[in-house]
Amino acid sequence: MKTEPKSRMTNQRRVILELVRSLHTHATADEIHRRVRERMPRISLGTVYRNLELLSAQGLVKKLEHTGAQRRYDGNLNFHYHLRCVQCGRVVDAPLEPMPQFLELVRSRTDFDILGYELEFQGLCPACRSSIQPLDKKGIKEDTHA
Amino acid sequence: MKTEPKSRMTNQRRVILELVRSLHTHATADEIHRRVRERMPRISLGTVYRNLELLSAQGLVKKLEHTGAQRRYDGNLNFHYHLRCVQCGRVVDAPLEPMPQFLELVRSRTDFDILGYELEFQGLCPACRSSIQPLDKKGIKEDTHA
DNA sequence: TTTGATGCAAAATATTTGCAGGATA
DNA sequence: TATCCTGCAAATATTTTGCATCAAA
Repeated sequence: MKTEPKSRMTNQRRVILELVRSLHTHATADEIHRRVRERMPRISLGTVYRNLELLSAQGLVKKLEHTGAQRRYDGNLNFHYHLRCVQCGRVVDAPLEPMPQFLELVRSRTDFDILGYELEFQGLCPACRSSIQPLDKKGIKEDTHA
Repeated sequence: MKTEPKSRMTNQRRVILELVRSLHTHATADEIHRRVRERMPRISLGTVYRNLELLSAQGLVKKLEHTGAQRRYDGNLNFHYHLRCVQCGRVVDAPLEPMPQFLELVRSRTDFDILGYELEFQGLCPACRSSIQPLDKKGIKEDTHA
C-alpha cells in the first residue's frame, strides 16, 4: 500500500545511519553533523537534516520530538521510554518495560485515530545533581556531559 | 526554602494569565499573543514570552515542551496527559487517569533524581482523518482546527 | 522613589529550502 | 542518462535579549 519513494544509498546517508545506530546518546542534528564531519569534512548540516528526515520517514531511525527544545535522533528502534536531564538536556533510556495496553484504553475512549505514544521522565542526572550551579531552567541547549 | 523573586501583577500579565486559564486549547505563544492583542493592541510578543515563562516558573501555568516542535501553554494545572494530532498539531487532554506509580518504579531503578514524567499520545484528530490531504509530516506548525 | 516590566528591534537558535553542480543506480 | 542528492547560502521559524522608558508597589 505504501508508495516508498526511491532513494539512493549515498556515502553521506550510510555514514549518518551507521553513526546514529552506533550512538546510544540520542544525539542532536548538530552533534551528528560534528561527528560525521570527522570522516566527511565537507558534509553540510542541511544534508544531515535531510538524511535524518528521510531515514526517519523510512523507519530506520527514530526522531524524538518530545525531549526538550532540540530534536534528537535514536538508532534504537525497539520500543522504549526516555529519561531526560532537565539541566543538561542529556537523554538516556528509561528503566521501564513497555506498557502498550495504554493504546487500547485510549483508543476506546477517543475519536482520534491513535498512532502511538511517548512516555518521558524528567530528572537530574548524577553529574548535574552534584554540580554546584543552580537549576535555572536556562541553557538546556547542549549536553554538558556526553 | 524557595526565594521567590518579587513580581508585579501588570495588566499584561493578568490578561495573559486569564486568557491561558480560559483556553482549553494548549495555545502557542504566538496564538496567545494574537488573542491578547485584541484587548491590548500594543503588547509585544516578547512580553508574552517573558510572562509565560515567569508564570510557568511560578507554577501558575504549565509549559508543554513535549508536544511537537512548538512550545504550548496549559492553564489546567491538574496532572493529566495529552493527545496530539500529528497532522494539525492540535493538543487535547488524553482520556486516561493519572498513573503516578511509574515514578517510584523508575526512581528505584536509576541514579537520576526523578522529578516528573509526561505521557503523550499521538494520532489523527477527526477533522484531519477525514480531510483529503495526505499526512506528509510537514506543516505541523499551526492549528488548522481550533 | 525604587526597580520590575514593557515595547521595540536585534540577536540567537534551530530547521528548512532554492539552486546549480555532482553522484548513484 | 535520468534523477536523486549534495554543498552552500539564504530563508524561515521560534525564542531570547539589550535598552531606554514606563509603571506598579
